[in-house]
Amino acid sequence: MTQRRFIPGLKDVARTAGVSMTTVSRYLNADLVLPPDTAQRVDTAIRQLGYVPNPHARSLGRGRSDTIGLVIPTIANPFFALLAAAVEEAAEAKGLGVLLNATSNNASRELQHVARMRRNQVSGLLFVSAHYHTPELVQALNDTRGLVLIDEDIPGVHSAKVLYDNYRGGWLAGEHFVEHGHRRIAFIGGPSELASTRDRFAGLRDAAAQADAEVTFEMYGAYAAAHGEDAARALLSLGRPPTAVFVSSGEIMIGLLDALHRAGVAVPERLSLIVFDDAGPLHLFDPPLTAIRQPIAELGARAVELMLAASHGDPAETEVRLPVELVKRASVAPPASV
Amino acid sequence: MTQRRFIPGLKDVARTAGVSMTTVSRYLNADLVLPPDTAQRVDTAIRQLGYVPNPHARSLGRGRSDTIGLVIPTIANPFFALLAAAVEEAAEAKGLGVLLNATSNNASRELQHVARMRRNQVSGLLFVSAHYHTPELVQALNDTRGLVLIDEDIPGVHSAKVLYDNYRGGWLAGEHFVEHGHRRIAFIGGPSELASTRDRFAGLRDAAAQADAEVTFEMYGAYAAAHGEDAARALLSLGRPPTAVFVSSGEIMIGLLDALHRAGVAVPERLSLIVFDDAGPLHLFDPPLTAIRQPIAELGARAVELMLAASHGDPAETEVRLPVELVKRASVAPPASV
DNA sequence: GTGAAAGCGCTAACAA
DNA sequence: TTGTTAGCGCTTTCAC
Repeated sequence: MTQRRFIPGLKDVARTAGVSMTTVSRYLNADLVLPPDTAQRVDTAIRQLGYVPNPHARSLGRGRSDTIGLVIPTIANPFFALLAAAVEEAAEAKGLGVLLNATSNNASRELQHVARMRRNQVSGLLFVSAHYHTPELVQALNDTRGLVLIDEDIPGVHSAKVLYDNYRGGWLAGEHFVEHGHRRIAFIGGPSELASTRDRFAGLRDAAAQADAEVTFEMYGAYAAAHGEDAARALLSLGRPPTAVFVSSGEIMIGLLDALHRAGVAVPERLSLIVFDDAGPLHLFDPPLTAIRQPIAELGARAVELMLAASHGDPAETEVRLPVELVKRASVAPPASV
Repeated sequence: MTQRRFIPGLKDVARTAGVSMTTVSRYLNADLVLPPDTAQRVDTAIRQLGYVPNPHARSLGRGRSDTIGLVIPTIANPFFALLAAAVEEAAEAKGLGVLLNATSNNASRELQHVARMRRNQVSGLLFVSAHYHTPELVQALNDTRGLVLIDEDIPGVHSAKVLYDNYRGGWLAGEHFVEHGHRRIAFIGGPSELASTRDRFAGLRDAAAQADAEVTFEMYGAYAAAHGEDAARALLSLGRPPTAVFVSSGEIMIGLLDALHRAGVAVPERLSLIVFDDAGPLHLFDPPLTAIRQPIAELGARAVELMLAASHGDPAETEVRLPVELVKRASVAPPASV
């Protein structure tokens, strides 16, 4: 019953194969090319014994782990889920594990995770945060090796960054609205202090201005459905409401659309809609939602790539801007009044 | 420039605080209650030095890590994303990290992940797999301490399990269809060899039988949109098609609904629909989808709980069956012919 | 190409 | 209560 399992270690493999630990270790780490017969013996010993390296010992010895940390607000959001999937895949391909950390955009948890990672825990840190950032966080991030900022820039942090072309996203939305004849456009944004929010707004505004249209209503808030519901209420209570709305995220859009449905507002007949972020089955929505699509898989893949470069000593302060595109579906139509 | 950073260790803290390493170590692990002044000195030293424990050394020393492994098919699916979120949250609350592994339901990757975990890597393993299982996998899982099977049972594996009441889910769907007057019902299932698939079917069939209705069409396949599209094609080519369809997962449903839309089939007028799995914003779909809801957050939380119990030596072969419920929306209506 | 031995930073007997 | 010390299993100089 109390059968104490024998766990083979490197030295067991070495003894069985008739070589030293060093040889086995270096062979396993491809530090060394072994004569065919020696290699053979080692391989056999490993198989016979069922040897599996102990990752902790390995990590302790070399001072880093083959794991990367992924810090995101929440995995429950399709955008981040897709991002995590891409990161996981890219990491797996490089033989790296992914340590997942959800922060709920909570500053102290972010700080805590970064601190833990920073030590030795991971060989790289992929960080996404969508709120105002304290100097402490900025400081901690700047002290972190192998850091890559994803999706949202953080002013003052000097690291590799993989971001989207938010301005262009706003512009595409504005252009599309304008082409359909809209003149009064609303912007329902995320937190107003974020660069991404401002960029999306700026793109929208500039595209509108090109065609004598304008953004007549702006509202900012958290990336949450509740914010979308609030926005819907505000929008509907306006004396002269806009005819088109650009929503800055999927979460917000869900709340907004929900409230619009409940209020019996016809989309796109009475209100046209474009959402930034094409995660989730938006094509099955009522109506199918026109969206700004971000290449999420590429975001994750590039991030892992840059992380590897950054942790390999390359102090590249690279900033990558990924392009976005407009996916036309059925939530935009000419305004009723035209 | 080449500033070599001094990294404080436990012994630095000990020296600074004027105590021994043991004292600090045990204090930090709450193994020990220190006199207020001593505790004070230690705390101060830690803060001054900016000491952060090295988790690798810790793990190596104690033979286990404060990390749990989560092995799922893919994080890109909302169901698993929500599950991962729940697990992450529960783990975080217990001070545990989550190591994420996506397998794409690939047997060899599953085996590989389990092997790595098994060694020492994690203190518990949460495992989800939705396909036929090889004896090797079953063997490996049975050799794993702190294992909890989630969502899908694997015959022959003796461990704690947290599953849903799939039969009841099928029954609720069947009952709902029957109440609306449906007599010919279709079942679009996942892989036919899975217990969950069979249970959902059995529930549906039995509920139908109670009311002189029957399941006139069955089709099985992967949990993928493509399977749903195939199913839609098959359904539409039937001479005397069913009037209601119970779909076994969200992924399948997405493909099915997409194909149905393209074919111009009115839902629910011509075909009523219920989907097992209420992840994602199904209430915004066209039409809002009636669904069997599974308590995903509870699934994750219970799994972590059981894992902790299992790894604390408690060889509990507990099996938890979580209840499901019917969420009525607008995708079920009486059949046209009635 | 190969081996001996000194750590990596912490935990946990075992003493004191 | 507190300190001493021997590992945990692997990596990595540095000789041979």
